[in-house]
Amino acid sequence: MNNTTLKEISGVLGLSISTVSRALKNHPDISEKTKLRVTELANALDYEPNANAIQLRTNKSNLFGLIVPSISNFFYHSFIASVEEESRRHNYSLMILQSGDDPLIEIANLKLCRQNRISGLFACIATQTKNIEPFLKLKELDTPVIFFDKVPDISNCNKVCVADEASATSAASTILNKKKKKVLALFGNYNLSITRKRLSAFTKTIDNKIKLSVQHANSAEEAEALTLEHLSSKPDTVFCMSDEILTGVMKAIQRSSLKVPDDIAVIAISNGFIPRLYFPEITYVETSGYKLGKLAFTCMMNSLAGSTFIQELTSESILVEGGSM
Amino acid sequence: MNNTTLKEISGVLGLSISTVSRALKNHPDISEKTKLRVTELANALDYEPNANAIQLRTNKSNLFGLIVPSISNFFYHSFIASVEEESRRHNYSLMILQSGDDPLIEIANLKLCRQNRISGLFACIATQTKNIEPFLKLKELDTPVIFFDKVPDISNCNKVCVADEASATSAASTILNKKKKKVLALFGNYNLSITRKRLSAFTKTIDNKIKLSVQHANSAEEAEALTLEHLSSKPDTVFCMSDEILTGVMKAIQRSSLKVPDDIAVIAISNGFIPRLYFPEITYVETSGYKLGKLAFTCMMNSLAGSTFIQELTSESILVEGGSM
DNA sequence: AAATTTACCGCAACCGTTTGCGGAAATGTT
DNA sequence: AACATTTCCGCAAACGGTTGCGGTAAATTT
Repeated sequence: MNNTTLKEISGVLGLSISTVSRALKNHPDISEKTKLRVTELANALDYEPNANAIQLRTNKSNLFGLIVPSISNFFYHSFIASVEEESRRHNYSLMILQSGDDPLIEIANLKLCRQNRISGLFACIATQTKNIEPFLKLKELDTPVIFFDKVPDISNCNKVCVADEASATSAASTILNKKKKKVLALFGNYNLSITRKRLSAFTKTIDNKIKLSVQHANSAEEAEALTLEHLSSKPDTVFCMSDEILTGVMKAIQRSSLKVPDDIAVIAISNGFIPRLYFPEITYVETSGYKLGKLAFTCMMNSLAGSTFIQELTSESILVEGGSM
Repeated sequence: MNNTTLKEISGVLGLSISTVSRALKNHPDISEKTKLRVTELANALDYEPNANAIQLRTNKSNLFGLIVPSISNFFYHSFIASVEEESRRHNYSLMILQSGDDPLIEIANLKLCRQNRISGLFACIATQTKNIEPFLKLKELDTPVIFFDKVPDISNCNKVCVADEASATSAASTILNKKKKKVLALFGNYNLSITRKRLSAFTKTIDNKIKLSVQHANSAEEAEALTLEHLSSKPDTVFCMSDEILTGVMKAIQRSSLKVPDDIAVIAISNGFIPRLYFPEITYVETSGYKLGKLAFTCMMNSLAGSTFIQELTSESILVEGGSM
């Protein structure tokens, strides 16, 4: 069976297509009687307008694109959930594409976005993406692009990011406030700008006031191994730059049968899911993908409303106290 | 700036629109010389065909819909990642919609799918969804619907599910094999068919051979509370029907300072992420969202290829031994 | 050189909507 | 009763492509 069209409805009712169209949109030109006849038949036939035709005609797609390295990620999936929610509330659909952190797939995804004439794009660029020309092309076509999390270095684009410096600073000062004396700090890959930002803010705040050992881990496993290794020097606190690091650290602590927070304190930067998995819950500085999503969406709506104002937004970072400090 | 159209290209080159269209599609009617002129200009102008126009004309959308209660879920996001991957590989786009487990939003999402004339739908229905008429309407319109995970009770539809019975049976026999004597088994909401299936298979396998206490929890918090409550009766094993339950149980165990597996053994049904967070890692029966996604996609392609064969597929379930038993 | 075939391209209809404009019938005004 | 309004609706073009069919000029065959 085929989808009902205006033509079919008009045929049955002996009306013109335009009259049916107007009736369904409650146009004042159409009499109430006719409107009733039309809407009733439309309902009976389960009429749903063809979005493609509308988009073609109106040149307005009501479709957002979202490109992300991977959906399966603590941070991203809450970001996505958030954007999807808002999109629906505003009558937009969302086309979600994964780049697999591969610049080539990223290009292919952008192509898809352009072919579908998206109204706007949320993009988290792949780690090795150097050429952002394809993204800028969208801007030329008056399609707003909101970069999030991993953003390009150029200045004339909208970006929303978690507050890397602020969150690391907040974690560091919490450690100082709690009168801790010896910190093991685990960071991710040094090549990532997010790592460098958090690291510099963290060390700057600690400022040699207490003992600090900085380590870099590329995975949860590495974090676990490093923690086990450095636990022998008896730190009183472990700081984890990310959720992935945290999971490795917690495994090491459980393996060593250490009690949190009596034997050792733990603090992390996280979106909040992982820290709540443990008892006591881990104290963390929140970098909410959910909130960042809302922020990104607001930024998008502003751009669509015609604001050419370039925004570089960061979500606020707040300390959530668990029982781990 | 506007997107380039065939008309613009044809205007510049002094050709007709149809010639340009054919040239770009490498149609034999067009001379090599003309093809070259056209493709060169198209590249220079960054031409991307308007998907809406194509879909309107060809009545073929190359778009899949996917409706899920929430993206932010261990299981679903790996399922989604998997389906997205396959879709892209087969030149389909994917529109992902969250229902928030709300039947009303579900209806709205289905409407969106229909308006966008999706080529097929992957659907995990909301917990309280009773009326699946709107889903069947899609089938009437010759749009394949593949239900996954939470599937309706009716028979004439394609379903892919994790092997509920098999996984629960596997967990139960593992418990028996390990000579455990007293099991606390935590299940989810009884109204869910997934719960009932797992429960019946589990109890059937345990078969009163050892002591068994069955409890139902609607959330991680409830699971934690229930576990704490029943820990006093000294079970030697806790079985967790799902990841959510598992997180609650583990918190209770950590809170009680019990040692896994010496004081108490733990086994779960899971896709594997959460169990690996703890030390020792939790033994679990794997229900992979990733694999299920591949399965669902295959089923979709079969349906699109014209197969009216109704399939009820289940992904295999394998035991992954951690150190918790 | 005439007839036939081949190569290449354009015309026009169509997909399902929206919308400016014009027109007939009904109603209201003198 | 003649005119001016208002009410209600249809015509047709447009959005950006695809595609069957037909036509002309060149190439080939007789």
